[in-house]
Amino acid sequence: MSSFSEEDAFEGAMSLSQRAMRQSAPPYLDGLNPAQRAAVEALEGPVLMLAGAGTGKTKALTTRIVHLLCTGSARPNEILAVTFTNKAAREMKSRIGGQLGEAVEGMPWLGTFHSICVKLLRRHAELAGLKSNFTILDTDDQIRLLKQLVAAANIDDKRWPARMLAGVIDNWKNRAWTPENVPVGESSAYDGKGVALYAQYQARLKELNAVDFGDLLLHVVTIFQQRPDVLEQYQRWFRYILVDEYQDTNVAQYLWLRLLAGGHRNICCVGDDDQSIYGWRGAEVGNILRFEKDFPGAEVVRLEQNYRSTGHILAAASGVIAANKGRLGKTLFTDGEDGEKVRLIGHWDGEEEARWIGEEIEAMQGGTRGMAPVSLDDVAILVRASHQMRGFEDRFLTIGLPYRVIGGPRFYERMEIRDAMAYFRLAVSPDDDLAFERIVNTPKRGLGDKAVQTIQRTARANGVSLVEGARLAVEAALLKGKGAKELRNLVQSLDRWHAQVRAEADTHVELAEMILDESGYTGMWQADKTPEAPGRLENLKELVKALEGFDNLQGFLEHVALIMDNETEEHGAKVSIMTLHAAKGLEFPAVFLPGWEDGLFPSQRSMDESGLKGLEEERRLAYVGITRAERLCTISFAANRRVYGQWQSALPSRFIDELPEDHVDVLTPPGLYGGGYGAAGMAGGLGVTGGLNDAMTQRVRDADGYNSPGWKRLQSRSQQRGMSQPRESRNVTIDLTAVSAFTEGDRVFHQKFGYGEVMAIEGDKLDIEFDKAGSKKVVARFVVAAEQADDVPF
DNA sequence: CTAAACTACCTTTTT
DNA sequence: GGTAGTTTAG
Repeated sequence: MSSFSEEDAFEGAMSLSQRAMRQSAPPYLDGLNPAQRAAVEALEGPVLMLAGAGTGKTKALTTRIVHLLCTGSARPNEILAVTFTNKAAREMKSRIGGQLGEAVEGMPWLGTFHSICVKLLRRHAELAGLKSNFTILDTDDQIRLLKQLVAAANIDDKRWPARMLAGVIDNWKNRAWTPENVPVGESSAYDGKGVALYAQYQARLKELNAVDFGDLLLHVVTIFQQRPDVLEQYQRWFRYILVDEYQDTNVAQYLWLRLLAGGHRNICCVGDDDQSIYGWRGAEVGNILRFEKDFPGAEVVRLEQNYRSTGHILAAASGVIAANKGRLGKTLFTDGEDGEKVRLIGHWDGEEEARWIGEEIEAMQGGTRGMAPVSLDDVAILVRASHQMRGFEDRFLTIGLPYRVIGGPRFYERMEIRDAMAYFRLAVSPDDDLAFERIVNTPKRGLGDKAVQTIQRTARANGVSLVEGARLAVEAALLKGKGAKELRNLVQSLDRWHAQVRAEADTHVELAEMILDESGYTGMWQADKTPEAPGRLENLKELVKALEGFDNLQGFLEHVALIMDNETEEHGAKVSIMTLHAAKGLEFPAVFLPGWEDGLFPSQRSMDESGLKGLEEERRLAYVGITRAERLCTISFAANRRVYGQWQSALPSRFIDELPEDHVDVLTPPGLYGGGYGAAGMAGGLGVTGGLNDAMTQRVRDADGYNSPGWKRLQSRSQQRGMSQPRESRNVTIDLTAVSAFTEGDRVFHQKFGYGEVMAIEGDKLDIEFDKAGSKKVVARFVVAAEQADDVPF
């Protein structure tokens, strides 16, 4: 058994703690408020740090670590500090480094649950029936594997999709249930075959020497439970445990922590029950609510002084969250000013909402309401569901407002990246069957289901990997025609690449480029004329660039499995568009919260599936949204919205009713929904869900911006800014060059809409008839000549 | 085996 | 309305 390796545990330890020891008076405690200080100084025993939004939680957490080091309570390698995301871990590392005045290389156990579990599991792999070089499968591999098992079990995967099984299994793993431990109550899952398939899946993973994300936790917990000697080793080693975002932990993570803290109980959990928004993926708010029971004698520290938002914003958020039951309870306050009230505005439909927000953002750039001009980087639009983003993208594209979408498919989850990675994986380890299956017919080689089945049969009959199976199949001439030739070619190429990896003849970057080239993979995308193709080639280029940061392909593959970040630094200020979930932990001077309509937010599905619990989680989401705003928070809703192509009318969100009136500025023109305080009036006024009738429509039109003081204010501001006219004055220099670049009839390419033809030119805008997307008005600088789109070099 | 036609679905997402 | 996944025709 690979016992505790002293070298790596001690790495960097000495210099760091020595440096820390020298500071006798702790200046790092100076900038803390009393609560933060209490949380930092309570080193021994269990501590629950209830940290409201914007209360300096990370500061307290990192200072606590600094304090541990400086008091000599622990060496850097004896502190276990767990986060959920790599980003949070990085942030903590750099802040600790900043406070100590040097980089922290010596904290090997500061990381995500998953990355720490990988480390532990590699050391004790054999206790889980694995080899220490096991591979980590992502969701995609997982599904493909399950599909095979489902097919083998003769299950109609129409009625019982593999995805569903994956969900069921994930759920069980989140609860730390091995196949043997799944309770009888669950035996009806997946048509009664869930447990059996789960067991098969685990067996298959073992055969493949692979684990999925859930296994990382599950295996380690299982090892700890079955091997007290191993557990004890780590209980002693990790003298202090710190956990970030405790409200997001699932049962497996909770058990893992409780096991590790079992000896000394020096565990400090930081979290905010009001920001628990991941219940749907296994997080148990109960963990944080139960903390004092789990760890009797725990000290509970509340961080309630908010340093982020103005008084009105804070009050509005507090008002909403107050409607939730079973909270641990916190009262946020600020010493800062009240600032602007939270703004509330209703719109006729989603398009108008997007238009209005676009104009507001443009107005803000010049400075309004006593606010200094705001950079686009300071503005965020937070939506409940990602499909809401498109309306904003379309609108911003046409008015030429730069934006960035945060979230969406991660870099390493994109198809082209995963394909390329599969090639690399095969070059490194030719027995990676999942990788082989992925690329055997990508690019198209004339090797379809049948050919793959033949290969699989041959491989299984001979007890070898798929690549070897393919080789045998070729030799035995089991395939004919184009497929046979192509497969022979592929096998030879794989041999060659593998030999080169081992010989280290070329640099790994050159090798990677060569693989992508020789496999025909880049060629495939170069030949592809869909709008996505150039972007995909761009991504491949980026992937190769990312390789440069590693010593070899193996090292790269090793790291990529767990680090799914896509923090590409783009230059230029942009508005951020993201989901409320993605916004947790972030802050922006100005925040827009559109789509506050019942059914959309709170989401109907959430309420149907989880009832009051679901509603409360949605409410916490509202709380998270509002508390992202530093100075200006604007909530909006639309009376009508196109949902699945169908126009639907909706009532304003019930959360709007919960906003405390004193802290809200209603911009909706009176008369729009029967006057009075927007939401309440509207909900009552509309009665049935039938939506706005014609008379109501007329009132909206009549009211359109001429009577209400609030509306007038907006109107006049718009006029000052020239909002109602086309913005021909903006970006003049850029636009002129851009305009001169095109004439009517030009073929052009647009990143989002694809290829098209310029039909007309008005100032900086082009009327383009897109091949696929129809006719659109687009700002010239978002378009390139069609020829340029073709030769994206690799 | 591939391309076109058809149909069922439609939160939130990290590792 | 749009896409992903599947069926059907070439």
